[in-house]
Amino acid sequence: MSSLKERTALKAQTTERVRDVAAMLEEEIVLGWLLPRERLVEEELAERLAVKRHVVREALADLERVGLVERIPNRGAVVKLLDPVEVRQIYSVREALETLAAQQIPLPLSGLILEELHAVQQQHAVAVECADARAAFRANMRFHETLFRACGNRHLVELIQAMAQKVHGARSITAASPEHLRLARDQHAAMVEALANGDRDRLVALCRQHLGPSRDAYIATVEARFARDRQQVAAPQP
Amino acid sequence: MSSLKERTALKAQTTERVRDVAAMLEEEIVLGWLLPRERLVEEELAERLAVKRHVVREALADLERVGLVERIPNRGAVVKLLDPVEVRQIYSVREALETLAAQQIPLPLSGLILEELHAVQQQHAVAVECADARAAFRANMRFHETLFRACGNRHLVELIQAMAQKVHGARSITAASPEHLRLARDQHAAMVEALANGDRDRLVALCRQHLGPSRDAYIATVEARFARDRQQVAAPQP
DNA sequence: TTCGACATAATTGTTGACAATCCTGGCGTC
DNA sequence: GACGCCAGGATTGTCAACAATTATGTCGAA
Repeated sequence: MSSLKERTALKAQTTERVRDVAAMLEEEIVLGWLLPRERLVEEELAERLAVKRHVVREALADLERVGLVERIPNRGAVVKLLDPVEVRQIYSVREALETLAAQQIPLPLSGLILEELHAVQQQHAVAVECADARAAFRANMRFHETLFRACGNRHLVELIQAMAQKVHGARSITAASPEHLRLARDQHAAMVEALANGDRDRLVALCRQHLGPSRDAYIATVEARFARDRQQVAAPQP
Repeated sequence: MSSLKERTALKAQTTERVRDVAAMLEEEIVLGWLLPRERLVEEELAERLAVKRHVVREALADLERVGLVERIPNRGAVVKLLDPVEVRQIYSVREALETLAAQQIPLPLSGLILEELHAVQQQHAVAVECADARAAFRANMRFHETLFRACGNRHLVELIQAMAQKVHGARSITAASPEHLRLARDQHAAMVEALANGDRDRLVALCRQHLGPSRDAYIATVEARFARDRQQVAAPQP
Protein backbone atom coordinates (compact mmCIF):
# COMPACT_ATOMS: atom_id res chain seq x y z
CA MET A 1 0.00 0.00 0.00
CA SER A 2 1.68 3.08 -1.35
CA SER A 3 5.01 2.00 0.04
CA LEU A 4 6.86 4.05 -2.52
CA LYS A 5 4.91 7.16 -1.76
CA GLU A 6 5.40 6.80 1.95
CA ARG A 7 9.04 6.10 1.45
CA THR A 8 9.73 9.19 -0.53
CA ALA A 9 7.27 11.43 1.20
CA LEU A 10 7.47 10.49 4.86
CA LYS A 11 10.73 8.71 5.37
CA ALA A 12 12.90 10.08 2.60
CA GLN A 13 16.61 9.69 2.99
CA THR A 14 17.91 10.09 6.49
CA THR A 15 20.18 12.88 5.44
CA GLU A 16 17.16 14.55 3.93
CA ARG A 17 15.33 14.48 7.23
CA VAL A 18 18.32 16.01 8.94
CA ARG A 19 18.37 18.78 6.36
CA ASP A 20 14.65 19.29 6.75
CA VAL A 21 14.91 19.62 10.48
CA ALA A 22 17.83 22.00 10.14
CA ALA A 23 15.87 24.05 7.62
CA MET A 24 12.81 24.14 9.88
CA LEU A 25 14.84 25.31 12.83
CA GLU A 26 16.53 27.88 10.61
CA GLU A 27 13.17 29.25 9.56
CA GLU A 28 11.94 29.38 13.12
CA ILE A 29 15.03 31.34 14.04
CA VAL A 30 14.68 33.76 11.15
CA LEU A 31 11.02 34.34 11.87
CA GLY A 32 11.73 35.08 15.48
CA TRP A 33 9.84 32.03 16.68
CA LEU A 34 13.07 30.97 18.31
CA LEU A 35 14.97 33.84 19.84
CA PRO A 36 18.70 34.26 20.46
CA ARG A 37 19.86 32.70 23.72
CA GLU A 38 16.88 30.36 23.68
CA ARG A 39 17.69 26.81 24.63
CA LEU A 40 17.21 24.07 22.11
CA VAL A 41 16.48 20.85 23.97
CA GLU A 42 16.98 17.77 21.88
CA GLU A 43 14.13 15.65 23.16
CA GLU A 44 11.69 18.52 23.06
CA LEU A 45 12.52 19.29 19.44
CA ALA A 46 12.46 15.63 18.53
CA GLU A 47 8.93 15.31 19.84
CA ARG A 48 7.70 18.56 18.33
CA LEU A 49 9.12 17.81 14.89
CA ALA A 50 8.19 14.14 15.04
CA VAL A 51 11.68 12.79 14.51
CA LYS A 52 14.11 10.85 16.67
CA ARG A 53 16.52 12.64 18.94
CA HIS A 54 19.34 11.35 16.81
CA VAL A 55 18.16 13.37 13.83
CA VAL A 56 17.78 16.53 15.89
CA ARG A 57 21.30 16.04 17.16
CA GLU A 58 22.73 15.93 13.69
CA ALA A 59 20.67 18.92 12.61
CA LEU A 60 21.95 20.91 15.57
CA ALA A 61 25.50 19.95 14.69
CA ASP A 62 24.84 21.27 11.19
CA LEU A 63 23.46 24.52 12.47
CA GLU A 64 26.45 24.87 14.73
CA ARG A 65 28.77 24.49 11.76
CA VAL A 66 26.79 27.12 9.93
CA GLY A 67 27.01 29.44 12.89
CA LEU A 68 23.34 29.79 13.71
CA VAL A 69 23.54 27.83 16.91
CA GLU A 70 26.01 27.55 19.72
CA ARG A 71 26.65 24.24 21.41
CA ILE A 72 28.33 23.83 24.73
CA PRO A 73 29.46 20.31 25.59
CA ASN A 74 27.13 18.56 28.03
CA ARG A 75 24.99 21.66 28.26
CA GLY A 76 23.17 21.75 25.00
CA ALA A 77 22.49 24.17 22.23
CA VAL A 78 21.16 27.70 22.16
CA VAL A 79 20.35 30.07 19.34
CA LYS A 80 23.48 32.10 18.85
CA LEU A 81 23.43 35.76 19.76
CA LEU A 82 25.92 37.58 17.57
CA ASP A 83 27.69 40.50 19.11
CA PRO A 84 27.80 43.78 17.16
CA VAL A 85 31.46 43.42 16.25
CA GLU A 86 30.86 40.07 14.61
CA VAL A 87 27.82 41.38 12.79
CA ARG A 88 29.78 44.29 11.39
CA GLN A 89 32.54 41.95 10.25
CA ILE A 90 30.13 39.55 8.62
CA TYR A 91 28.28 42.31 6.80
CA SER A 92 31.57 43.76 5.65
CA VAL A 93 32.47 40.42 4.10
CA ARG A 94 28.99 40.03 2.66
CA GLU A 95 29.33 43.38 0.96
CA ALA A 96 32.64 42.39 -0.58
CA LEU A 97 31.35 39.03 -1.77
CA GLU A 98 28.11 40.31 -3.20
CA THR A 99 29.84 43.18 -4.91
CA LEU A 100 32.30 40.76 -6.40
CA ALA A 101 29.51 38.54 -7.68
CA ALA A 102 27.51 41.47 -9.02
CA GLN A 103 30.54 42.65 -10.95
CA GLN A 104 30.96 39.24 -12.54
CA ILE A 105 27.41 38.83 -13.74
CA PRO A 106 27.56 38.92 -17.53
CA LEU A 107 25.53 41.81 -18.89
CA PRO A 108 23.23 41.93 -20.68
CA LEU A 109 21.70 39.11 -18.70
CA SER A 110 20.19 36.17 -20.54
CA GLY A 111 16.48 36.60 -21.00
CA LEU A 112 15.83 33.25 -19.37
CA ILE A 113 17.47 34.17 -16.10
CA LEU A 114 15.94 37.61 -16.16
CA GLU A 115 12.50 36.09 -16.46
CA GLU A 116 13.13 33.61 -13.68
CA LEU A 117 14.35 36.42 -11.49
CA HIS A 118 11.32 38.50 -12.31
CA ALA A 119 9.02 35.62 -11.43
CA VAL A 120 10.68 35.10 -8.06
CA GLN A 121 10.56 38.82 -7.42
CA GLN A 122 6.83 38.76 -8.05
CA GLN A 123 6.39 35.90 -5.60
CA HIS A 124 8.23 37.94 -3.04
CA ALA A 125 6.08 40.96 -3.71
CA VAL A 126 2.93 38.90 -3.27
CA ALA A 127 4.19 37.48 -0.01
CA VAL A 128 5.01 40.95 1.25
CA GLU A 129 1.54 42.13 0.26
CA CYS A 130 -0.02 39.26 2.20
CA ALA A 131 2.29 39.96 5.13
CA ASP A 132 3.27 36.30 4.96
CA ALA A 133 6.68 36.48 6.59
CA ARG A 134 7.55 32.86 5.92
CA ALA A 135 6.74 33.00 2.23
CA ALA A 136 8.56 36.32 1.99
CA PHE A 137 11.64 34.81 3.58
CA ARG A 138 11.65 31.86 1.22
CA ALA A 139 11.08 34.01 -1.84
CA ASN A 140 13.79 36.37 -0.67
CA MET A 141 16.25 33.52 -0.40
CA ARG A 142 15.33 32.28 -3.83
CA PHE A 143 15.67 35.77 -5.28
CA HIS A 144 19.21 36.24 -4.07
CA GLU A 145 20.18 32.72 -4.99
CA THR A 146 18.90 33.23 -8.52
CA LEU A 147 20.50 36.65 -8.79
CA PHE A 148 23.97 35.67 -7.68
CA ARG A 149 23.95 32.36 -9.46
CA ALA A 150 24.08 34.43 -12.62
CA CYS A 151 27.70 35.27 -11.80
CA GLY A 152 28.60 31.76 -12.87
CA ASN A 153 30.77 30.85 -9.89
CA ARG A 154 28.99 28.23 -7.85
CA HIS A 155 31.43 28.43 -4.96
CA LEU A 156 31.06 32.17 -4.73
CA VAL A 157 27.30 31.73 -4.52
CA GLU A 158 27.69 29.16 -1.77
CA LEU A 159 29.87 31.54 0.18
CA ILE A 160 27.36 34.33 -0.20
CA GLN A 161 24.61 32.05 1.05
CA ALA A 162 26.71 30.82 3.94
CA MET A 163 27.41 34.33 5.09
CA ALA A 164 23.76 35.23 4.76
CA GLN A 165 22.89 32.23 6.91
CA LYS A 166 25.23 33.34 9.63
CA VAL A 167 23.22 36.45 10.29
CA HIS A 168 19.84 34.77 10.06
CA GLY A 169 19.59 35.00 13.79
CA ALA A 170 19.79 38.73 13.24
CA ARG A 171 16.96 38.77 10.73
CA SER A 172 14.10 38.19 13.10
CA ILE A 173 13.90 41.94 13.62
CA THR A 174 13.46 42.81 9.97
CA ALA A 175 11.94 39.59 8.67
CA ALA A 176 8.56 40.42 10.15
CA SER A 177 8.63 44.18 9.80
CA PRO A 178 6.29 45.43 7.05
CA GLU A 179 8.40 48.51 6.36
CA HIS A 180 11.55 46.49 5.90
CA LEU A 181 9.78 43.95 3.75
CA ARG A 182 8.37 46.66 1.51
CA LEU A 183 11.76 48.31 1.20
CA ALA A 184 13.34 44.99 0.26
CA ARG A 185 10.59 44.42 -2.30
CA ASP A 186 11.24 47.77 -3.94
CA GLN A 187 14.97 47.21 -3.96
CA HIS A 188 14.49 43.84 -5.63
CA ALA A 189 12.41 45.47 -8.30
CA ALA A 190 15.11 48.07 -8.83
CA MET A 191 17.74 45.33 -9.13
CA VAL A 192 15.77 43.56 -11.80
CA GLU A 193 15.40 46.84 -13.62
CA ALA A 194 19.12 47.55 -13.41
CA LEU A 195 19.82 44.07 -14.78
CA ALA A 196 17.37 44.59 -17.61
CA ASN A 197 19.06 47.88 -18.46
CA GLY A 198 22.53 46.43 -18.15
CA ASP A 199 23.37 49.08 -15.58
CA ARG A 200 26.09 47.41 -13.57
CA ASP A 201 27.01 50.35 -11.38
CA ARG A 202 23.46 50.72 -10.25
CA LEU A 203 23.18 46.99 -9.56
CA VAL A 204 26.28 47.02 -7.39
CA ALA A 205 25.07 50.09 -5.54
CA LEU A 206 21.70 48.47 -4.94
CA CYS A 207 23.27 45.32 -3.56
CA ARG A 208 25.26 47.40 -1.16
CA GLN A 209 22.25 49.45 -0.08
CA HIS A 210 20.23 46.29 0.28
CA LEU A 211 22.44 45.03 3.07
CA GLY A 212 22.32 48.16 5.20
CA PRO A 213 18.89 48.15 6.84
CA SER A 214 18.92 44.68 8.37
CA ARG A 215 22.44 45.19 9.66
CA ASP A 216 21.64 48.53 11.25
CA ALA A 217 18.40 47.32 12.76
CA TYR A 218 20.12 44.34 14.28
CA ILE A 219 23.05 46.25 15.67
CA ALA A 220 20.73 48.74 17.29
CA THR A 221 18.67 45.98 18.89
CA VAL A 222 21.63 43.96 19.99
CA GLU A 223 23.42 46.87 21.50
CA ALA A 224 20.33 47.65 23.50
CA ARG A 225 20.15 44.05 24.63
CA PHE A 226 23.80 43.93 25.57
CA ALA A 227 23.38 47.11 27.55
CA ARG A 228 20.38 45.62 29.34
CA ASP A 229 22.25 42.41 30.09
CA ARG A 230 25.14 44.35 31.52
CA GLN A 231 22.71 46.31 33.63
CA GLN A 232 21.10 43.10 34.85
CA VAL A 233 24.44 41.68 35.86
CA ALA A 234 25.24 44.85 37.74
CA ALA A 235 21.87 44.99 39.50
CA PRO A 236 19.79 41.80 39.31
CA GLN A 237 16.09 42.27 38.89
CA PRO A 238 14.13 43.89 41.75
CA MET B 1 44.82 8.52 40.13
CA SER B 2 45.41 11.40 37.75
CA SER B 3 41.77 11.45 36.83
CA LEU B 4 42.03 15.02 35.62
CA LYS B 5 44.99 14.32 33.43
CA GLU B 6 43.37 11.28 31.88
CA ARG B 7 40.20 13.18 31.39
CA THR B 8 41.78 15.97 29.46
CA ALA B 9 44.42 13.93 27.72
CA LEU B 10 42.79 10.68 26.74
CA LYS B 11 39.08 11.26 26.69
CA ALA B 12 38.84 14.97 26.12
CA GLN B 13 35.48 16.33 25.11
CA THR B 14 33.65 14.31 22.56
CA THR B 15 33.48 17.24 20.21
CA GLU B 16 37.24 17.53 20.54
CA ARG B 17 37.71 13.96 19.44
CA VAL B 18 35.54 14.58 16.43
CA ARG B 19 37.66 17.56 15.51
CA ASP B 20 40.81 15.55 16.00
CA VAL B 21 39.61 12.80 13.74
CA ALA B 22 38.54 15.29 11.11
CA ALA B 23 41.94 16.99 11.33
CA MET B 24 43.77 13.67 11.02
CA LEU B 25 41.80 12.71 7.97
CA GLU B 26 42.37 16.14 6.51
CA GLU B 27 46.11 15.76 6.93
CA GLU B 28 46.08 12.32 5.39
CA ILE B 29 44.26 13.75 2.41
CA VAL B 30 46.63 16.70 2.03
CA LEU B 31 49.68 14.49 2.28
CA GLY B 32 48.36 12.18 -0.37
CA TRP B 33 48.03 9.30 2.05
CA LEU B 34 44.37 9.23 1.13
CA LEU B 35 43.77 9.87 -2.55
CA PRO B 36 40.75 11.36 -4.32
CA ARG B 37 38.02 8.82 -5.05
CA GLU B 38 39.32 6.61 -2.24
CA ARG B 39 36.59 5.14 -0.10
CA LEU B 40 36.38 6.05 3.55
CA VAL B 41 34.80 3.15 5.40
CA GLU B 42 33.48 4.10 8.80
CA GLU B 43 34.33 0.94 10.71
CA GLU B 44 37.78 0.72 9.19
CA LEU B 45 38.61 4.30 10.17
CA ALA B 46 37.10 3.82 13.61
CA GLU B 47 39.40 0.90 14.26
CA ARG B 48 42.48 2.55 12.80
CA LEU B 49 42.01 5.78 14.73
CA ALA B 50 40.86 4.01 17.88
CA VAL B 51 37.53 5.76 18.20
CA LYS B 52 33.93 4.66 17.93
CA ARG B 53 32.19 4.61 14.59
CA HIS B 54 29.92 7.34 15.86
CA VAL B 55 32.83 9.76 16.10
CA VAL B 56 34.06 8.92 12.62
CA ARG B 57 30.56 9.49 11.32
CA GLU B 58 30.44 12.99 12.73
CA ALA B 59 33.93 13.77 11.48
CA LEU B 60 32.95 12.67 7.99
CA ALA B 61 29.88 14.86 8.15
CA ASP B 62 32.18 17.74 9.06
CA LEU B 63 34.50 17.04 6.18
CA GLU B 64 31.55 16.80 3.86
CA ARG B 65 30.35 20.22 4.92
CA VAL B 66 33.86 21.57 4.36
CA GLY B 67 33.93 20.02 0.92
CA LEU B 68 36.83 17.64 1.33
CA VAL B 69 34.70 14.55 1.25
CA GLU B 70 31.68 13.44 -0.67
CA ARG B 71 28.99 11.37 0.95
CA ILE B 72 26.36 9.41 -0.87
CA PRO B 73 23.47 8.12 1.24
CA ASN B 74 23.76 4.43 2.07
CA ARG B 75 26.94 4.22 0.04
CA GLY B 76 29.49 5.95 2.18
CA ALA B 77 32.11 8.60 1.82
CA VAL B 78 34.97 9.13 -0.60
CA VAL B 79 37.57 11.85 -0.70
CA LYS B 80 36.29 14.33 -3.19
CA LEU B 81 37.86 14.74 -6.58
CA LEU B 82 37.38 18.31 -7.70
CA ASP B 83 36.91 18.89 -11.37
CA PRO B 84 38.98 21.59 -13.07
CA VAL B 85 36.07 24.00 -13.37
CA GLU B 86 35.43 23.89 -9.65
CA VAL B 87 39.10 24.34 -8.87
CA ARG B 88 39.30 27.39 -11.07
CA GLN B 89 36.24 28.85 -9.41
CA ILE B 90 37.54 28.21 -5.93
CA TYR B 91 40.93 29.71 -6.69
CA SER B 92 39.25 32.72 -8.21
CA VAL B 93 37.35 33.27 -4.98
CA ARG B 94 40.46 32.62 -2.93
CA GLU B 95 42.29 35.28 -4.84
CA ALA B 96 39.55 37.78 -4.22
CA LEU B 97 39.32 36.99 -0.52
CA GLU B 98 43.04 37.00 0.12
CA THR B 99 43.51 40.19 -1.82
CA LEU B 100 40.73 41.78 0.19
CA ALA B 101 42.33 40.70 3.43
CA ALA B 102 45.78 41.80 2.36
CA GLN B 103 44.43 45.22 1.52
CA GLN B 104 42.89 45.54 4.95
CA ILE B 105 45.98 44.65 6.94
CA PRO B 106 47.03 47.81 8.77
CA LEU B 107 50.50 48.90 7.72
CA PRO B 108 52.98 49.27 9.20
CA LEU B 109 52.29 45.98 10.89
CA SER B 110 52.63 45.75 14.65
CA GLY B 111 56.06 44.46 15.63
CA LEU B 112 54.48 41.71 17.68
CA ILE B 113 52.60 40.17 14.78
CA LEU B 114 55.56 40.64 12.49
CA GLU B 115 57.76 38.70 14.87
CA GLU B 116 55.19 35.94 15.26
CA LEU B 117 54.91 35.71 11.51
CA HIS B 118 58.65 35.59 11.14
CA ALA B 119 58.89 32.80 13.68
CA VAL B 120 56.30 30.71 11.88
CA GLN B 121 58.00 31.39 8.59
CA GLN B 122 61.24 30.06 10.05
CA GLN B 123 59.48 26.91 11.24
CA HIS B 124 58.19 26.42 7.73
CA ALA B 125 61.63 26.93 6.27
CA VAL B 126 63.10 24.35 8.63
CA ALA B 127 60.39 21.86 7.74
CA VAL B 128 61.04 22.40 4.05
CA GLU B 129 64.76 21.90 4.62
CA CYS B 130 64.07 18.63 6.41
CA ALA B 131 61.62 17.61 3.67
CA ASP B 132 59.10 17.00 6.43
CA ALA B 133 55.90 17.40 4.47
CA ARG B 134 53.62 17.15 7.48
CA ALA B 135 55.47 19.79 9.48
CA ALA B 136 55.64 21.97 6.39
CA PHE B 137 51.91 21.68 5.89
CA ARG B 138 51.18 22.62 9.47
CA ALA B 139 53.60 25.53 9.47
CA ASN B 140 52.16 26.67 6.18
CA MET B 141 48.67 26.70 7.62
CA ARG B 142 49.84 28.62 10.65
CA PHE B 143 51.68 31.11 8.46
CA HIS B 144 48.65 32.01 6.44
CA GLU B 145 46.42 32.04 9.47
CA THR B 146 48.76 34.45 11.23
CA LEU B 147 49.17 36.60 8.15
CA PHE B 148 45.51 37.04 7.36
CA ARG B 149 44.45 37.34 10.96
CA ALA B 150 46.26 40.64 10.88
CA CYS B 151 43.44 42.01 8.74
CA GLY B 152 41.31 42.14 11.86
CA ASN B 153 38.20 40.46 10.45
CA ARG B 154 37.81 37.05 12.03
CA HIS B 155 35.05 35.98 9.69
CA LEU B 156 37.08 36.90 6.65
CA VAL B 157 39.93 34.76 7.98
CA GLU B 158 37.55 31.86 8.53
CA LEU B 159 36.34 32.16 4.97
CA ILE B 160 39.88 32.20 3.63
CA GLN B 161 40.67 29.10 5.63
CA ALA B 162 37.49 27.38 4.52
CA MET B 163 38.29 27.97 0.88
CA ALA B 164 41.84 26.76 1.40
CA GLN B 165 40.45 23.61 2.97
CA LYS B 166 38.26 22.94 -0.02
CA VAL B 167 41.23 22.46 -2.27
CA HIS B 168 43.26 20.44 0.21
CA GLY B 169 42.45 17.38 -1.80
CA ALA B 170 44.28 19.14 -4.60
CA ARG B 171 47.33 19.83 -2.52
CA SER B 172 48.72 16.33 -2.39
CA ILE B 173 50.53 17.05 -5.63
CA THR B 174 52.43 20.06 -4.36
CA ALA B 175 52.49 19.30 -0.64
CA ALA B 176 55.25 16.75 -1.09
CA SER B 177 57.11 18.34 -3.98
CA PRO B 178 60.47 19.84 -2.93
CA GLU B 179 60.42 22.46 -5.64
CA HIS B 180 56.97 23.69 -4.71
CA LEU B 181 57.85 23.71 -1.05
CA ARG B 182 60.97 25.76 -1.68
CA LEU B 183 59.08 28.20 -3.84
CA ALA B 184 56.46 28.61 -1.15
CA ARG B 185 59.18 29.15 1.42
CA ASP B 186 60.76 31.92 -0.61
CA GLN B 187 57.43 33.55 -1.24
CA HIS B 188 56.67 33.53 2.47
CA ALA B 189 59.95 35.24 3.13
CA ALA B 190 59.16 37.84 0.52
CA MET B 191 55.77 38.45 2.12
CA VAL B 192 57.31 39.05 5.50
CA GLU B 193 59.74 41.44 3.88
CA ALA B 194 56.96 43.31 2.13
CA LEU B 195 55.10 43.59 5.42
CA ALA B 196 58.19 44.86 7.17
CA ASN B 197 58.65 47.47 4.46
CA GLY B 198 55.01 48.41 4.47
CA ASP B 199 54.83 47.64 0.76
CA ARG B 200 51.19 46.76 0.31
CA ASP B 201 51.20 46.45 -3.46
CA ARG B 202 53.98 43.95 -3.31
CA LEU B 203 52.21 42.02 -0.58
CA VAL B 204 49.03 41.77 -2.62
CA ALA B 205 50.97 40.72 -5.69
CA LEU B 206 52.79 38.06 -3.72
CA CYS B 207 49.56 36.65 -2.33
CA ARG B 208 48.24 36.38 -5.83
CA GLN B 209 51.38 34.73 -7.16
CA HIS B 210 51.40 32.39 -4.21
CA LEU B 211 48.15 30.79 -5.27
CA GLY B 212 49.13 30.04 -8.83
CA PRO B 213 51.47 27.05 -8.66
CA SER B 214 49.32 24.67 -6.66
CA ARG B 215 46.29 25.52 -8.77
CA ASP B 216 48.09 24.94 -12.04
CA ALA B 217 49.75 21.74 -10.89
CA TYR B 218 46.42 20.36 -9.75
CA ILE B 219 44.53 21.30 -12.87
CA ALA B 220 47.17 19.68 -15.02
CA THR B 221 47.05 16.47 -13.01
CA VAL B 222 43.30 16.34 -12.81
CA GLU B 223 42.79 16.97 -16.47
CA ALA B 224 45.11 14.09 -17.20
CA ARG B 225 43.16 11.92 -14.82
CA PHE B 226 39.81 12.92 -16.28
CA ALA B 227 41.12 12.15 -19.73
CA ARG B 228 42.29 8.75 -18.55
CA ASP B 229 38.97 8.03 -16.90
CA ARG B 230 37.09 8.96 -20.02
CA GLN B 231 39.33 6.68 -22.01
CA GLN B 232 38.70 3.86 -19.57
CA VAL B 233 34.97 4.29 -19.89
CA ALA B 234 35.22 4.23 -23.64
CA ALA B 235 37.45 1.16 -23.72
CA PRO B 236 37.50 -0.83 -20.45
CA GLN B 237 40.77 -2.39 -19.52
CA PRO B 238 42.15 -5.10 -21.81
C1' DT C 1 19.84 35.21 56.16
C1' DT C 2 23.65 33.21 53.63
C1' DC C 3 26.53 29.69 52.49
C1' DG C 4 27.93 25.12 51.26
C1' DA C 5 27.07 20.10 50.93
C1' DC C 6 24.26 16.87 49.19
C1' DA C 7 20.51 14.54 46.84
C1' DT C 8 17.60 14.78 42.79
C1' DA C 9 16.10 15.94 38.29
C1' DA C 10 16.92 17.30 33.62
C1' DT C 11 19.74 16.80 29.73
C1' DT C 12 23.37 15.39 26.92
C1' DG C 13 26.72 11.78 25.40
C1' DT C 14 27.86 6.74 24.34
C1' DT C 15 27.26 2.25 23.11
C1' DG C 16 26.08 -2.00 20.87
C1' DA C 17 22.69 -4.35 18.58
C1' DC C 18 19.59 -4.44 14.91
C1' DA C 19 17.43 -2.99 10.39
C1' DA C 20 17.78 -1.19 5.79
C1' DT C 21 20.33 -0.59 1.76
C1' DC C 22 23.44 -1.31 -1.84
C1' DC C 23 27.08 -3.79 -4.42
C1' DT C 24 28.79 -8.49 -6.12
C1' DG C 25 28.65 -12.67 -8.22
C1' DG C 26 26.48 -16.85 -9.57
C1' DC C 27 22.58 -19.01 -11.88
C1' DG C 28 19.10 -19.87 -15.04
C1' DT C 29 16.58 -18.40 -19.18
C1' DC C 30 16.13 -16.64 -23.73
C1' DG D 1 26.62 -15.03 -25.07
C1' DA D 2 23.39 -11.35 -23.06
C1' DC D 3 20.13 -10.33 -19.84
C1' DG D 4 17.50 -10.39 -15.75
C1' DC D 5 17.03 -12.28 -11.08
C1' DC D 6 17.98 -13.68 -6.72
C1' DA D 7 21.09 -14.82 -2.70
C1' DG D 8 25.17 -13.27 0.19
C1' DG D 9 28.18 -10.06 2.06
C1' DA D 10 29.67 -5.52 3.10
C1' DT D 11 28.37 -1.06 4.72
C1' DT D 12 25.58 2.44 6.28
C1' DG D 13 21.47 4.06 8.97
C1' DT D 14 18.27 3.61 13.14
C1' DC D 15 17.13 2.93 17.58
C1' DA D 16 16.47 2.59 22.53
C1' DA D 17 18.69 1.79 26.65
C1' DC D 18 22.33 3.17 29.56
C1' DA D 19 26.16 6.22 31.39
C1' DA D 20 27.94 10.73 32.41
C1' DT D 21 27.38 15.41 33.23
C1' DT D 22 25.34 19.54 34.66
C1' DA D 23 21.61 22.26 36.74
C1' DT D 24 18.20 22.67 40.58
C1' DG D 25 16.35 22.56 44.93
C1' DT D 26 16.58 21.35 49.93
C1' DC D 27 18.43 21.25 54.29
C1' DG D 28 21.31 22.34 58.09
C1' DA D 29 24.90 25.21 60.19
C1' DA D 30 27.26 29.53 60.99
